[in-house]
Amino acid sequence: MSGSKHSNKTIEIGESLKRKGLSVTDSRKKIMQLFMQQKGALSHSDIEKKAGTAFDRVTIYRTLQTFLDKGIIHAIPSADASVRYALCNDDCAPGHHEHQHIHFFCRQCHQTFCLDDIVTPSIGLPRGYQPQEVDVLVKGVCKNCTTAKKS
Amino acid sequence: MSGSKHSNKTIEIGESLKRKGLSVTDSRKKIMQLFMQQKGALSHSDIEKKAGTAFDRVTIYRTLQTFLDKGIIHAIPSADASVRYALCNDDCAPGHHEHQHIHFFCRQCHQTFCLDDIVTPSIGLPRGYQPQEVDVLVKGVCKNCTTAKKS
DNA sequence: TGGATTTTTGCAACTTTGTTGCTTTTTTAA
DNA sequence: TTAAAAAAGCAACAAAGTTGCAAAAATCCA
Repeated sequence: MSGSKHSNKTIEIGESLKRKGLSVTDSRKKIMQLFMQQKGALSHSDIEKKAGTAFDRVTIYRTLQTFLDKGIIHAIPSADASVRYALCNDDCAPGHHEHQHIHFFCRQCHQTFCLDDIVTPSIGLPRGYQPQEVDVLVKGVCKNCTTAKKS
Repeated sequence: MSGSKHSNKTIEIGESLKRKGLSVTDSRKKIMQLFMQQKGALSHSDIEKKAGTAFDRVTIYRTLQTFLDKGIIHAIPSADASVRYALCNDDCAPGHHEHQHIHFFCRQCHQTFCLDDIVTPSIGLPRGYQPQEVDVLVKGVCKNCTTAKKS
C-alpha cells in the first residue's frame, strides 16, 4: 500500500479538470471522484447523499450543469422524473455530446449503466423527420443482479 | 355540422373509461379528451395549462397515475426532468404495457410524438443482461417543422 | 327512483427538486 | 503576493410531487 494513494488520484482529477478548461475546486474534485468510483449513473440526490453536508445543494446543481456543458458527463433519459448523469467516455466536446452507446436500467437494483460497447441502432423514420440523436434505454435485470440470484 | 358534435365524443370517452373498469368523472373525461385531440404527448403541466382552473393539481396527478395503471397512457422518458404521457394505441393491459413503437422529440416545437409504425429494434446485450423493455427516443426536427421551414 | 356504499375530488400541509441574485470565499494568473 | 476572475454559500423563491382527510360525486342495488 502506498502512502500517497489518494493524492495520486486527486492529481489526476485535477489535471483532467484543467484540461477541460475548468478551475479546480473541492466540490468539482469530489463530484468527479464520485462519478469515477461509481459503476452506474448518479442523480443529483445520489450525489447529495454521498457527498454528505460537504457542499451546498446549489453548488451540486451548478457543478453538474458545468460538467454537462463541458462534455464531462451526459444526462440519461428516464421515465421517472429523475435525471441521472454518467461520465462521458466518448469524445464529447463542450456544447456537443457524441454518444453512440445505449443505457441499461436495472429494475432490481435501480441502477443505470452505460453499455459502452453496444452501439445505438440506426432507426428508419417516416418521410419528413430529421433525426439528430438517438437515445436507447433498455430496462430489465443487470449482470450483477442476474448473477446474485443464481448463487 | 351536427348539433350533437361533442356529446357524441363524450359518450365514446365515457364508454371507453367504463370498458377499462373506471368510473366516469368530469376530470377523467376532460383529460382523456385532451389526450385524444392532441397530436403529441402531454406533460402534467401541459394538462394543467389546458384544463385551466377546472381541476385541482392533485386530481391531475392521480388521474394520470390511474390511466398509467390501467394501460390507457404510457410515460415517455426524457432527459429534461419532465415526464410526458401519451395514449396507448397498442394492447396495454392493466399493470403491463406492451409498446413496440419509438418516440420522437422535436427540438424546434418541443413536442414529443409516438411513431406507431416504427418498431423498436432488438438490441444485442452483453452476457448476463436480461432485457424486458426497450425505449427509443429520437431527437431532431419533426415533419411539421421541416415542412414549415420550406414554405 | 332513492339512498346506502364506494370511489373520487378538493383542500391543506408538506417534501423534494430546481432556480436566481447577491455576498463572501477561493482560485488563478501576473 | 496580490488584483481580477471564478466559484461557493446563503437566502429566498418557484415548481413538481406526495399524503391524509373531509366533502362531493358516481355507482350499485333494492
